[in-house]
Amino acid sequence: MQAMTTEMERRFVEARRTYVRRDFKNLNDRQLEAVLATEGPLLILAGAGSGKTTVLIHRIANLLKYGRASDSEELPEGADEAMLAALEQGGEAGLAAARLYPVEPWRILAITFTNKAAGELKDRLTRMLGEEANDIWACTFHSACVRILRRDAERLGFPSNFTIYDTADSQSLVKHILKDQNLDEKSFAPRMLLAEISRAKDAQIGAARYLKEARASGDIRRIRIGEVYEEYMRRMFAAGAMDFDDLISFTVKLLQENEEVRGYWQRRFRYVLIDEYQDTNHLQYLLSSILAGGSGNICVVGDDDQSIYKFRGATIENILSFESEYKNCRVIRLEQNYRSTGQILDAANSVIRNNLGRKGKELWTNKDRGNPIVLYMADNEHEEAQYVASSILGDYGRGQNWRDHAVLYRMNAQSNQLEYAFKRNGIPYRIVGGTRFFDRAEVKDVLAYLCVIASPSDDLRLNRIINNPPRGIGARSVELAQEIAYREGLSLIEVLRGADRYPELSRAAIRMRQFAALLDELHERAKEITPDQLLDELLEKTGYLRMLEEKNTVEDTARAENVREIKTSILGYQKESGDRTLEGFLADVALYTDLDSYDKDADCVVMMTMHSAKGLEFPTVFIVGMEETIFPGIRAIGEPEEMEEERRLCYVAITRAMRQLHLVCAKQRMIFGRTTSNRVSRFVDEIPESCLQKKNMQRGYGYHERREEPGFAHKAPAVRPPVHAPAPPVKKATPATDFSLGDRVKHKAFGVGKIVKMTPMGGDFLIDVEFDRIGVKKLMLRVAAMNMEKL
DNA sequence: CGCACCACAATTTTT
DNA sequence: TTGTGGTGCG
Repeated sequence: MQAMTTEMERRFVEARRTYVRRDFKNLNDRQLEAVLATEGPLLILAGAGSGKTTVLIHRIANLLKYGRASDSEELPEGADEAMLAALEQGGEAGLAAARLYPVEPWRILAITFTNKAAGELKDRLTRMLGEEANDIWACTFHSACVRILRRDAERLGFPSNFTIYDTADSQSLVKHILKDQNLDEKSFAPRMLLAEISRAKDAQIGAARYLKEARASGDIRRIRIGEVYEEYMRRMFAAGAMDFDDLISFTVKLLQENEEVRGYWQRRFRYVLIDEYQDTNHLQYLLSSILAGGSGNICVVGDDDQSIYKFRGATIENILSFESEYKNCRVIRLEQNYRSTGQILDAANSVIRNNLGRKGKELWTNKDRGNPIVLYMADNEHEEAQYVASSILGDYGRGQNWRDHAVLYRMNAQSNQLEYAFKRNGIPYRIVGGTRFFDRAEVKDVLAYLCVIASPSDDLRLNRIINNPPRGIGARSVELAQEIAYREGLSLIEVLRGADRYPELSRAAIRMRQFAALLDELHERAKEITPDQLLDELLEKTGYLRMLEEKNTVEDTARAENVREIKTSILGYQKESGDRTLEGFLADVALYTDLDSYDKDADCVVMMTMHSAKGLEFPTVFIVGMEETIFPGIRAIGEPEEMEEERRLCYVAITRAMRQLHLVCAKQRMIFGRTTSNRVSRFVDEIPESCLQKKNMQRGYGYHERREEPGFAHKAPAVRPPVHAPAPPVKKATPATDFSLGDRVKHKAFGVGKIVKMTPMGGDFLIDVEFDRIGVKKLMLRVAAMNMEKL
């Protein structure tokens, strides 16, 4: 066969690129470029709503189907004119010529931040590529590390079935240590200690070095912290446990220090993709760069403007300095937004423009201008919530779904009034975040049982359950036993087993031995039966469920319900993963969050913090509490860096909205039991006036407006209106109460109905209205009257 | 040992 | 305002 000429080689490469391109017709130019640039380091700056996930999916599809064909000059073996012709023709026949080292799915590592994102990625990949997609590693940093560590944790001295401590576990451990070291929780706040330990781990400073440096500095406080750190690591190690940071830092350590392990993974992964790169910390950066170190094919996707987790150690530097870190890297900006209308994007752009130190990006859209952003000023937090509720009722009446609406706030504490308003108005809602299912005390208790059964040396969890339900082993006895354990170098359960041998335990010794025997028995049973069966046995034999059922209060019934719910979750795991091991379930649970269970399909208004909203979108979004000291939060005021993070948060919140955005503030509000009066958020001022439709706005509260009295905003008692704003007419909250039993009414959202029941309640009435379309609804009359007329 | 009461503090939190 | 954690009593 005649070798191809240079000219033909050029044509071949060109034709091949065109061939591959045909598979991705539905992408825009920038997206396409990002999909085709498979080789070497690549930074994709993906603005909000720019089709980032689509790009990731197609990029992977490209790798699997064509390998590096779209991004290489290399010709396949035996390239000849016939192949070139087939390519140029563009038919099925060209496929063989177009492929260049197609990638095996298991050579692709795609890392996201949430299980939810990972799950979505997997789903979409499976839908597009079929079963083959199952071999792709699409997971979170943490779950990737768990998989790596399960294989080689022994090299670090950990058992391969190490347990994972969540934040609450870590906190509880720190508290124990503080107590043992006679340190005061006031001056050594566990939260602060953990943050410091986390920072040290991120900087790869081990406890020994931390302590050494602290001693050298002579700073007594740092020495104490170092001692806590050291003890923390010691106990974690003894318990065979790792916290979230450890998962990453030990993986990095393992890879850095062990050439064999490093080589194994580097040879395995040819393509590494990292999503939400702006949220990575230093350690995660290291991990990704090591894992991609074999091939050098690292693709990171992120948006510096959406970095909102600095407080968790994320460093925006990672994304800002990617270009200098990887000298030959390519940068692609995705700026076309497919989500929001023009005015919403204008608002987002002009807010974020006020930040310094960004890569610079401007979102644009083909969509029309859309509706202006509604800016509403409520009298107080009560009315704020009612405004949101009424607006949603109106939309619902016009045919929109509840689920098309999201209410975003800065802090969870703001959700209360909204909840009441939704309840009063009969609006179905759902709160994402807050206390999570797996953070509830009763759930943690039961999981602690399972943990101890799985790994008996887990002293921390054993401590949690040793006298729960009460079995006559008091705090003092536990303390004594724990002391003995330290002294003898045993784990707590070993002391319990041989409790007779320690005279100081005299009184509780029998019960201790009984309890240890029970745990040992369950430990043995765990080898024979499935986790769900074990759970049943455990709840029965420990008397835990009985304890809750006997109490019979509302709370305890709910708790018992939650405990039973764990079974659902175990069964779900067994079904999903096909795995029947207790360890597997526990590892999964440790990395599970509530966000994962957020169900898009239920028709409910969604309430959550702006942080939780990242990555989601809704036709209509309400951002409430648009006031200085709330958003931006008080802690950010006067702190330029923090302020920029708040502004990014604002950018994230605004860009969640597809069609309609409401910004709501209140002239005064009660927060943490105090009434305050704040000016309108500076972020509102950063939005062009032309995008805003002001409702109920009153002068004197603007951020930009000069204050007549110095310090007014901080000192003025809530009740006093600003001097130059005439006192607003006092709005009587009492609505027309001329509704009575049997009335035919027309409600803004629920349509026509009849009042079938009226129950006096707290100076108001709870009414049951039988609506023609949707049946009976319970509403508070006073509130309902605002949205309802008599027929 | 367990419960009741009081003081206190209180962003955000993908794992 | 809410939740939590510590103390003191039965």
